[in-house]
This record gives sequence, structure tokens and C-alpha cells, in this order.
Amino acid sequence: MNDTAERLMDLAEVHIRNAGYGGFSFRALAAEIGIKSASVHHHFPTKSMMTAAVARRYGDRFFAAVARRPDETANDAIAVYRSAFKAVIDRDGLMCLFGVLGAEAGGLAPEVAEEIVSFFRRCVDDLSGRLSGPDARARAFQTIATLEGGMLLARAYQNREAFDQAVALLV
Amino acid sequence: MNDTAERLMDLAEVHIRNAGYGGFSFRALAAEIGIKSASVHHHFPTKSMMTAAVARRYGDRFFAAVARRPDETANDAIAVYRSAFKAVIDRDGLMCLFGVLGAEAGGLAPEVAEEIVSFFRRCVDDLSGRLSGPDARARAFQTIATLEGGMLLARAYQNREAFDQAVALLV
DNA sequence: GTCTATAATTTGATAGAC
DNA sequence: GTCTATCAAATTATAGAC
Repeated sequence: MNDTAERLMDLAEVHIRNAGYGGFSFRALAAEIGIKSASVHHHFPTKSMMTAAVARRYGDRFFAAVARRPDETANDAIAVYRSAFKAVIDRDGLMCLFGVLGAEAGGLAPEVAEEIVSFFRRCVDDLSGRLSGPDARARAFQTIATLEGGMLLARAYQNREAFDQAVALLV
Repeated sequence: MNDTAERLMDLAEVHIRNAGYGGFSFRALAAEIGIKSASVHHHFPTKSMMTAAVARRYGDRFFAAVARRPDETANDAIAVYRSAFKAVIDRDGLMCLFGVLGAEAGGLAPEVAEEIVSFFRRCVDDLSGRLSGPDARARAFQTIATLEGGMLLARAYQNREAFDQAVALLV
């Protein structure tokens, strides 16, 4: 993966997290790094495939960030997920990539929709496996839902504190 | 408000809740009810203003559905909100309109963005006023976040049960 | 209230030269 | 890997007739 492709993905990620799939065009990305839209097609055949690639990279980074540590206890797992979401919004105030794509999933190409399903399934499966008790799965669902919803509120309020309030009482 | 305008708003609402703001065009709406796109502009000057109108109507209906009953207790309020969100997803399996618009808020016109802020602010203010205890506001934030996030998960999973799991443990 | 017609722009994508 | 050139299609929106 060369440098230009990485820079294009960086830009696409920001645009998607700010305004959704419709929030960027190959022309706009190209202009931002000083090339032409035809050159973008050299790196990514279609807009859908580029979006899927951006989603895959985002997921890889996310799951690396929440990876289980050897000495983790059950309560730690939720704190780890909360910190990972908090880091996302603290960096640039934008939504989780999958929160945006998931919301408009009905209009996205199959290769993107698959990334979305895969991400949330993996989140819930991983987290519920790291929790204990009979409610483990429901608590995993609730945690992911609250974290995504908290980002949505922070976005709507234009205020990161809304996220902190929404997730403060999580376990 | 005449019948054609109402039918157009019905269609626009479904499209937005399924695929976001970019998920519909005046031409598509027009075709679905057998008129031309120029006629849609007679009812709604611009796409942004139509979206704002759809959002306003959605909000009005929502707040009518969660309106406080005289004999409500503190715990009832959360149940009322949960039922209202559940009714939305149970009807057609689509997202909350404001969940979708909020996610892509960065790319929307000011008149739409204002509706989004207004909706969530009103949700949190209303609900926190109906809860008791020092954590009332945080619990209100958390409840709205979990409900919106639960809808997102149900959408991603293509399965309404994900919503039920996510909100099962709410108070 | 709906139509025809059209303007002006943007978009995703391709062919082929360098 | 980037370019020029271009295509075909779609989009938002407007003017003016009926």
C-alpha cells in the first residue's frame, strides 16, 4: 500500500465520518492532494471499493486498540471499549466511521454493507466474551449501542461532553 | 398541507431512514407517485427545506407519542421512550430519522442541522425532567444514546432483536 | 397543481497517451 | 502513477405554458 493510497484513505475517512458516504467524491479527494480523479481510480477501482477499504482499515485499527490484555478483568473490558470510542471522538470530534455507515446502510453497496455487519458482530462477540454473568451478551449489546449513540449525541450537540454524559454510567 | 405534499413527505421519510439524505431525489419521489420532479418543487422549494419539513413532522409525532401522562412515575418515563423507539423500528425496521440525519449532520444544510440539534436537546431535556435523582441528566443522555445506538445495531444486524438486546437492561 | 423543457453542475467511471 | 479528454447519467433547480 503506497503513500498516495494511504493519504486518499485518510481524507475519505474524514469526509465519511463528517458527512457520510455521499460526503465525498473522487474529484474532491484528488483535488485535496493535488492529483486528478482519474488517478484515484488507479488506486481504488470504484467508490464502493474504496469505502470498503477505508472501513476495513478503520476496523483493523479499532480492534487493535481494544485488544485484550493478559491481566484484564470483566469490568475492564467495558472501560477499554469506552476509552477506544472516547479516543475517536477526542481526536477530531467526528463520528465513528461505522456509526455513520451503519445509519445509511440501506443505500450502500454490498461490499460496504458486509464490512458494517462484520464490524458490529465482531464488537459484540468480542465484548460479550470478555464479560461474565448471564447478562453478558445483553450488556455487550448495550455497551456498543450506548457508545455509538453517545457519539451521535455529541455530534448533534456539537459538544464532546454529551458523549461523556451518555457513557458515564456504563457499568 | 395537502395530500400530495403529505405523500411526498411519507416517501422522503422512508428513503432518508433507509439510506440517508443522499438516498432520495426529487425525481425519484415524483416517479413514485406519478408526477414530475418540477411539481415537487411546487410543494417544497428545495431538498433541504423538504428534509427539514420531514424532520419537523417526525419530531412532532415523536414527542406526541412520548408525552407525559398525569400518573407517570420516574421509572415510567424511560419505558415510555423505549416503547416509542421500539414502535418506530417495529413498524418498518428502519432507523430513527434523526439517528440517520445526526450521523451525517456535517454535510447537511443549516435548516436541517437545526432540526437535529433541537430534537436531541428536547429529548434529553424532557426525559431528564421526568427522572429523579442526582444522575437524572446523565441517565437521560444514556437512555437516548442507548436507544439510538440500539436502532443502529438492529439496522447493521438486519435484525430487530439486536435492538431488544441493547435496551433490555435500561433501568 | 402539474406539465415540458432546459439550464448548470456534479458525479462515477473509462480509454489511452506519457 | 499520473495525465488529458471524455462519456453517460444524475442531480438540483428554474421559467413559463396549461
